[in-house]
Amino acid sequence: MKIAEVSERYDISLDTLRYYERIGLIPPVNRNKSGIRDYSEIDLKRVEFIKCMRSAGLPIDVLVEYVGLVKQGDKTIEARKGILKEQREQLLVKMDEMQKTLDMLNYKIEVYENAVLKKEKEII
Amino acid sequence: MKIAEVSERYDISLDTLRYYERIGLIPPVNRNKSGIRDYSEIDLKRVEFIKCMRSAGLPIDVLVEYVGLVKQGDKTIEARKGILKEQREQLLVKMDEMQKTLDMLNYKIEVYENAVLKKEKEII
DNA sequence: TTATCACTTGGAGTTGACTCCAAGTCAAGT
DNA sequence: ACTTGACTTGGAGTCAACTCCAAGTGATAA
Repeated sequence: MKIAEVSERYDISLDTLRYYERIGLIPPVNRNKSGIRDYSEIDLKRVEFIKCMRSAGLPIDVLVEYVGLVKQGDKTIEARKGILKEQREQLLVKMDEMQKTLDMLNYKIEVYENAVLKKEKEII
Repeated sequence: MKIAEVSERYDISLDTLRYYERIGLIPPVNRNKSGIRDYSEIDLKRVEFIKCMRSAGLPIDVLVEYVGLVKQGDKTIEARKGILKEQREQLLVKMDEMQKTLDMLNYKIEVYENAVLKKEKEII
């Protein structure tokens, strides 16, 4: 699969896909004889994984380190697990903060609804 | 309350507190006769609100607009409610993405746990 | 009174993550 | 043969959100 189709399928820009590969966030993709990227099924899985991780805000440098470890084989499984566990902890913290923000937003919106209601009562 | 104590209490740097005020994310804080900021209870509430919103990633320009509307009084209540509702929608989307990422992380970590277990079995 | 220290300002610099650009290559259609 | 269009590269530019810096001020302690 060529880069344009990958870009379309995952809604990631061409530039970003090439950028990810350049910095090692995705291992080098195979090329045809004229040097054009041809994404394999495995490449697509990798793109999907990175998209998922990035969408939650996992930092690029951490993901680059993780991908580097994967390349080194089974002896890095413990290290990889450690990275993912650490990121999971941080994600849980962020989700908790977001829940608090959501609570705050819900509260404020409700206050505004009531303010509007009160005005309507005054008018009628 | 002086800026150092506010910084300490909310874990926001001095520079960031001043930056927030400069760009209008927090209305001007009162000063004593020598020009030093003296945060009131209301100022602290505002700092806390902004910290909460920022911790969930609400963009600064949106918050600046919101704070500007608050300054303009009750006639902007509908507009403010609109902003908060829009941000709430986006927050829900982000939380959903994070949940998916969390599921993925949990799955991967479990796979690694099993890989380690399998190795241990081989050894024993 | 002199040094220290927390504060002030305007402006410049940094960071992370893209995003854009110019110049070049290749395969396919007219 | 020539044009078009999708691809390639290295490198520069952008953006949001800080973060740092230098120079200055005023209150307090030795």
